[in-house]
Order: sequence, then structure tokens, then C-alpha cells
Amino acid sequence: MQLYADVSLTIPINDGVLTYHVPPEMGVLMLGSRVLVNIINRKVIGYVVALHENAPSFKTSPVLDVLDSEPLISLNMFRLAEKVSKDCVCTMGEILHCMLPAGIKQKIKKCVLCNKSDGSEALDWLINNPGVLFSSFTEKFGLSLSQIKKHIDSGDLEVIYSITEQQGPKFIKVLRPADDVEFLLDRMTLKERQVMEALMTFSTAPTASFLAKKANTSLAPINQLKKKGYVIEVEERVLRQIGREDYYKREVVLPPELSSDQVRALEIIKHSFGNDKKPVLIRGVTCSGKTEIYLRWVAEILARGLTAIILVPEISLTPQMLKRFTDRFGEKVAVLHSKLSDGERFDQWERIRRGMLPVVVGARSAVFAPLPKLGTIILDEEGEPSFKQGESPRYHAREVALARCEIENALLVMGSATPTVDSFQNCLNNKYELVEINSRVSNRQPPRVKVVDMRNELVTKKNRSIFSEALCSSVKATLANKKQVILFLNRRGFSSFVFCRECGEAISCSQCKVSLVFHDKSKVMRCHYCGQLQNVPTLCPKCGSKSIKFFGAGTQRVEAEARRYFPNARIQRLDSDCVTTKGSMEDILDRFGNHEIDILIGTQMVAKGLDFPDVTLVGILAADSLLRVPDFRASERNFSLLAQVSGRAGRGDCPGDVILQTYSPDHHSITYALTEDYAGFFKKECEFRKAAVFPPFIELAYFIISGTDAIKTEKCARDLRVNIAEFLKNNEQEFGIKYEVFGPAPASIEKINNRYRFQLMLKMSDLDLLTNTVSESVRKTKKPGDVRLAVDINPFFVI
DNA sequence: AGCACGCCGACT
DNA sequence: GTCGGCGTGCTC
Repeated sequence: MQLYADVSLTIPINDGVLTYHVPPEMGVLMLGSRVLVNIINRKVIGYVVALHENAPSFKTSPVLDVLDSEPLISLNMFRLAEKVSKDCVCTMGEILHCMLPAGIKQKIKKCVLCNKSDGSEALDWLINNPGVLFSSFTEKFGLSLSQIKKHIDSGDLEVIYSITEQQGPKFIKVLRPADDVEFLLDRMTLKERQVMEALMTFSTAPTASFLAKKANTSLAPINQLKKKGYVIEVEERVLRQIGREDYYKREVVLPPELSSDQVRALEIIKHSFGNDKKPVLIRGVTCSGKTEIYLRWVAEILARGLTAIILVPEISLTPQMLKRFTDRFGEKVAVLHSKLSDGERFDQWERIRRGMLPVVVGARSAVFAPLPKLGTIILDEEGEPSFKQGESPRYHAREVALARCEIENALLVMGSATPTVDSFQNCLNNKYELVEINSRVSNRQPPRVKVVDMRNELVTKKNRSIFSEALCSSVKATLANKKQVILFLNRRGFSSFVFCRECGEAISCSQCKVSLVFHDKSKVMRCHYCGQLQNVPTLCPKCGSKSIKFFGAGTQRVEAEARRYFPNARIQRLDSDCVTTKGSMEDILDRFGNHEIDILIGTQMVAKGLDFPDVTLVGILAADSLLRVPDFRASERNFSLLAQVSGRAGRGDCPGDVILQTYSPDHHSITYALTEDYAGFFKKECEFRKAAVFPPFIELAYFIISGTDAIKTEKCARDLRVNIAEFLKNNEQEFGIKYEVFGPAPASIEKINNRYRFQLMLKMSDLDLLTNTVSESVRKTKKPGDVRLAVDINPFFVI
């Protein structure tokens, strides 16, 4: 019986899956195996997603090769990929790709060989440079494709495809005494005997140079022994060492005594683990000691011989945070951070797969870490937007973790001060177990929060500064007390725009429909979407007036203004512009910790996870900047951000103060943030979400249709809407589907990189029906020219 | 007529 | 994604 393999490739037809036959002499082929196949007459790498004996109606071409001697994707991980690809409406290949480390992924290169020269310069050169990249050859000699084709047809040139292992396993040559050979000692020299004696003492095979050192000889007798056949040389895989310095610095600290709330949380976790494995959500105020709960729970899991994944937001993968895990679990911890090289990542992945590292700490993608015997996944800061991948595959680490825990019979533990409305709603629905912690460790006081209405500042106090009077005097008082200040500003919504006072237009990017941001240092404007730079015009490009003004404040202007207001303070800015070099962020934070800095000014980077006991004042310069975007999650993000920033104040023995400047002091995300009243915020936010029908009260698909031709792009978007309606009409009797479609309409950023963007929303009450509808209607919709159709199921950002 | 280039459809 | 087929339009 002929065996067939369905292979997932990166092609936009048939969900990317094509069928090939498996030649009988082929090696072990499993679900998830990587294989080499032909597509037209080009070789590509794909993943086996099905094996069967159903002969297709067309003539198949063969699977050419299996790339891995053993399958790298376990059956559990394969099942997980199936679930995630369905829920995210993406191909299996995309998800399987996420499950493998970057280093393993070979690339196929198109190369060219010369068989026979016609005497031309190009072909002569090629004789001396066989197998160069096709593209570099054509570029070097400026040859057109048709000229090359002639040479290929006549047999002078040959195109070959070579697979390059980007970062493969690392092998070293080691020596072993030969098996089944009688050692004739009298035929060996003294030195050779010395070597043999040394070699016999090794339990793991040594390298030649190491053996020579141990035997106190040169390499010469070893080579002689190799020739005589007494010693054989074999290649052995070694795993690259990484992160050793972390372990050297390890301090084994005695775990602190648990509070009664922490004990209660651990009991609930253990109970759930021992019973129905219902996911647990810990909603604990800042400083409630969630990390200690995680540490204890991971210790418990390890004691049971199981393994654990701890997912944290990318931004909180700080040395400060990681130290807590390495101090407790030492060499059992694998940290998957973005600075690993491909080779290191590859070997770390292998160690994890072999069970050598039973604790994995990492950002979003670590949810796919290949741990055997998984016992738990911990998701810290559940509400963080970075758990949702912004590009395809647009998965949410929480949803993947849920699915993975179900498949592997593990327990998901989530923690946050400000969980998403979606997850809190799941607690109320009894899908998650809720643990609330409202006490702080060592009885710390919550920060005192004061709201300053910036409208009054301007109107009644005639204060045009970016600092309110209240903030100004508090900063001075704090500095006088020898304490430290953090000033927080959200750059996204509150940067320095350049605008014309006469016609009121902000100067925007020519390629993207967004305002350009003025950079004080370089005195140019920059687009934050496409990166384009532009000089500030002297005349308004629209009305020609000279009244070009800067508006708003970036961190740079806050820094300049702070220096003017507080001339004696030591001030440092911390944002993505000034942490480009490796380690400069750690450097700045170290200096802040050592009191070499009095005022730290920054964006999101200072909002999350920093723990400096002498910070007693936090100033939030624009507490409503996140609200000015048309996004249904804006309030939730703002509430969460305010809670996090406020949490930076008063982490030591002195209570903290927070001053919150805003133009909308009555917004619910601000009023409830004042009292850290999550329940109050949740209730109010749910009213809005219910009224406007948004998640968690509906399943939402968000489409972005983009292209350089606005008319074609909009046409595609309208076609999509028609196809959705048609699909649902055809299936109406079956399901009795209720749905709503909104759009197409121009997206809130109408153009990025010269591509026009239209959006479309589809709301349905059932996730499976939604993903079915989406994948069917997207498949049906024609995408003319360069039009691209992206879909995000339950998005985090709607822009 | 002969070639270059760009668009479009197919790929198992 | 990438190849090749085909049509258009330019040049000898």
C-alpha cells in the first residue's frame, strides 16, 4: 500500500497543505517531521501534518528527504499545534515553526554551477567559484533571467538547491579505546602506553588535546595509536554552555516565611492540581508576594518529578527578576531570552527536551518549550498585552497554555494585579478558580494617590508647564528628604507633534497616516511606523504660514523641563532611545539603585517590575494618554498601567505617593485606579463591553485588509464581507447563527508604509463557528495584486 | 521580429 | 514565496 504525506508549506493555497507520496526506502516519518519536497521545480522544507493511504486524484511527487533522524515534535505538541492553528486561523506549518528553535531552521539556497564554459568572463568566473548564490551571480554580471535560461537549456549552467544548516548541533572529535582489539603492549612505545593508560581512566571520552595533557605527552603518540587502530576517533555532540556567570553569582537565600494569604493560595493551587486541574487565577495587589507563591509551587512540582514553565512579559525578563528563580533553582533553570544566539538557543532547547532543565522561564514563545512531563505553566502578569503575538501566528500565550495544560494534564496558574476583563469574567463563570490577595507583604501601606486635573492647572492657575504645581512641590519635598522620584510618560499617545497654529494640521508622514514625532536631540521628525526621517519645515506645507509649533512632550522634553525646574537633582532618562547598547539599561538601573540618580524619567520601561525601596514619589504625567485611541481594550490597558506605575512607589518602609495628572479625571479607568479597586473597575468596564458587544461577551474576529491600491484593497474588503454573509447564509439552518459584521471602514491608521488599510469586524457568540467562518470566507476571497488579508481572533490591539 | 518587463495564476 | 506563461510596448 502506498503511503502519502500531507505537508504544510508556506504557500497561500489549500491552507498551505500539499500531498506527496512517501518512497518505500524513506526513513522514519512522523506527524510533525520536517521534510524536503519539490514545489514546481524548487525545493522547500515543510512539516508533515498527516500520513495516510488515500491516493489523491492527481499525480504526486515524492517526499525527497526527512531532515531529522528523530522527530522533534512530540505527539502532544502536534495536537497542541492542531488546536492553536484552528483557533488562530493560521497554517499548521506556522505553529510547528514556532515550536522549533531558530537555530534548527535550515534555509534553502538557490545556487548555480558551471559545467562547461563558453569562454565568457561570467562563466569562467563561475568555474572558479562553483556553487555561488544564484542571485549574487546574476547581480555581479548583470545577467538577465532569459540569458541565464539559455545557458541552463544548453547545459552549460546548472541550478542546484543547497540546504544550509544555520546553527546546527555542535560536534567535537573525541577518542575511545577501540573495541574488540587485542592491545599488544610490547608493540607500543612508552609514550603510547602512557596515553592508553590515561585513556582507560576516562569515563567520558576526551578530546585529543585533553588526553595529551592528562597523559603528559604530545599529540604524536595519540596519532600513532589511531593509525595502529588501538584508539578510534568519534564525533560526539556537545551542548554549548550558556549563562554560567548567573550560576556563579547564585545566592542560596532561605525562602521567606509565607503570609496566611500565600499559604491559602498554595493550598488552592495544590487542591486544583490534585483534582480537576481547573486553572487558578491569583488576583493580588502589587507587593502581595505572588512570585514567592510561584517559587513554592514550582518547588512542589519538581519534588513530584515534573517540570514547569514560567511565562513572564518580555519587559520583565530583567536580571532582577530572573535572579529570584536562579537563586532558588540554580542549574535547573533555563532562561529563554531574546539575547541568546541561535546556537545557544538550539542547545538550550535540546537540554530542555532531554529533561536536563526542568524549569523554563521565558516570554510568550516559551509556552512552546519542549519540556517532558510538564506539571504546570505559570503565567505572570496575565493582563500584559505582550502575551498576545501581534503578527501571524497571532496566538495568545494564555490560550496556548490553557490548551497545552489540558493536553498534558498540567495546571495553569495565572497571576496579576489587573487581570484582563476576559479572565476575571472566566472566574465568575467558574471556568477559573479565583484567589484574591489584598494584603501586602510585611504590612506595607498602599501608595497615596492624588489626581490633578490639568484643565484647572491651565485655566485657573495659568500654569502652562508639563508639571502641575502639586507635582512640582512634591518632587521638591521628596528630593529634600533624600528620596527618589520616577516620572512616567506614555510616549505612544503623548509625543511632540509638530503642527501649524493657523490651519491646525499636525505634520504627518507621507507614507503612513500618522503624525511625525519631533526628536529634540537630532532636530528632525521621525515616523514611528515606517521610520522615515524628515526635516521640520519652516512653512506649513498646507497653508504656507510660518506658525509651525511643537506640541506635547516626549521624554526628552520632560527631561529638559525637569532640569530647569529641579536644577540640583541628578536626572536620567530611560527609554528605548537610550538603552540601545547592551547592558545600558542594567547600568542605569544600577545607578538608580545606588542613589546616583534622583529622578528617573521614562516610558513603559519604568512602569513594570522595578523594585527600588527609596522611590517614594511617582508622577504620572499624562494618565489618559492611552485612552485617546479607538480601541475597546484602551480602558483596561490604562487601568492596568496606572496600577503598575503606582506600584513603583513606596516599596520600602516609607509609604509612597503617586501624583496622577490628567485631562479626564472622571474616566472610570482613572477613578478606580485611585483606590486600586479592581472589582469596581471590572463592573463598570463590563457595562461598556456588554453595551457595545465586545469580548468577553462575544468572540471577535478583526480583519485588516491592506494594499498599495486603495480601490483594489477596499474592493477586497467588501468581497470578504460578502463571502462572510454568504457562508453564514448557507449554514444558517444548520447552526441558527447569530452574527454581526462591521465595516469595511478605513482602519484607525489609514496608511502604513504606503499601504492603505481597511478594517472589518465579525462578532459571533461561538469561537469554533467564528474560526470556521473566518477561514472559509478568507479562503474564498480573492486578493488582487499586493493586497494582503490578515485576521486576528480576539485581538489585543485594534489599530 | 525580438526582447524586456510586469502582471497573474499555479503550485501536490 | 517563487516560477513561468503571456501580453504589452519598445527598439532594431
